[in-house]
Amino acid sequence: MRFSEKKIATILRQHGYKFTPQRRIVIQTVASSQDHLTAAAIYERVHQEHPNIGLVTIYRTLDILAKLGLICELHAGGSCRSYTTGASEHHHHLICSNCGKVIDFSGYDLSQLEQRLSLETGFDIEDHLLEFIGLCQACQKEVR
Amino acid sequence: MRFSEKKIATILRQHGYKFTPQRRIVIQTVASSQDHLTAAAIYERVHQEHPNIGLVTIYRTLDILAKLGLICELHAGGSCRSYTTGASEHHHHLICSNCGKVIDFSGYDLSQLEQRLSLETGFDIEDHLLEFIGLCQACQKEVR
DNA sequence: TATTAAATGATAATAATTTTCAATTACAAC
DNA sequence: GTTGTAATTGAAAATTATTATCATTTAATA
Repeated sequence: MRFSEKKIATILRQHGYKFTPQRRIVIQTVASSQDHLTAAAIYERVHQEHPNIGLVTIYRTLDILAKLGLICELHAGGSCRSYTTGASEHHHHLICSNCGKVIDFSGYDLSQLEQRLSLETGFDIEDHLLEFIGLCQACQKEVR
Repeated sequence: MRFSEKKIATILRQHGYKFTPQRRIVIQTVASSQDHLTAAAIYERVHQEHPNIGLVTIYRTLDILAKLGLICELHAGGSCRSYTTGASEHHHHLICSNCGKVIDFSGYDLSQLEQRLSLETGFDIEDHLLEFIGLCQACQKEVR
């Protein structure tokens, strides 16, 4: 993952947030998986070891981490967000519309387009989202 | 808008869907606005003139139209989809994270990247989503 | 015009997320 | 190290967004 735990703690504090044990655990959980996890999935995992940590705390922590850019938020087709630190360098997604599998890819640069848009519209662009949606190989067979 | 009402009716029928008065009204409503509208917003507008059309019908119609590519679905930050026919040519979005304003832009071609990803991963890519998130000019002032 | 599969509206159900609030806790200042 | 304070927590309830169910109606072919 891109940021050490210590670094994350510092960034949190710099923004007036506390670095609580609960938050540490959420961060570790997200970091320990390669996949994108939904809040519910993270909760499940956390809950096994720490049954007293509530789902709401998960939501709140993910919100903050995403806002600070420490984890990456994905808005796949449905109405459910998921999160990863994975290779938390900036990357993009390829999502299977059937099984929900996510493949990350990077190395595609959008900064020129971003600059153009910024100039044309006066927007202060903070982030972007590039996602391709399709069928993974396994699901291509399954669906026919 | 890109498709005439007649064309849409034909496409619906070709896919085994009926072209009902309710659907016609939903289509007209979406087409009559430049903005991206949520299902709820569309319902509100429809409801004024046609109080007997239910929200569920709106959802169902939007689903079908989006599936057939007749309208464009947007997954902005929150957990809420919105729809537009606007300049229903393929386009991308610039979204204000504060007020939700959406600016469409087009003329950016991703087909080469799409082809590369398709080859590399074996995915059958059906669609993509490119969204920039930031603050519009008005909100930049407001936020500070 | 009759037939039939698809669509509708109402209601209920589910899913995802947010709010509220009293109790607790991290951490900066002393 | 103690302390004060603002931030955080967990539980429960509330909202929001969306989907399923089902009896009734209707569009579109034959």
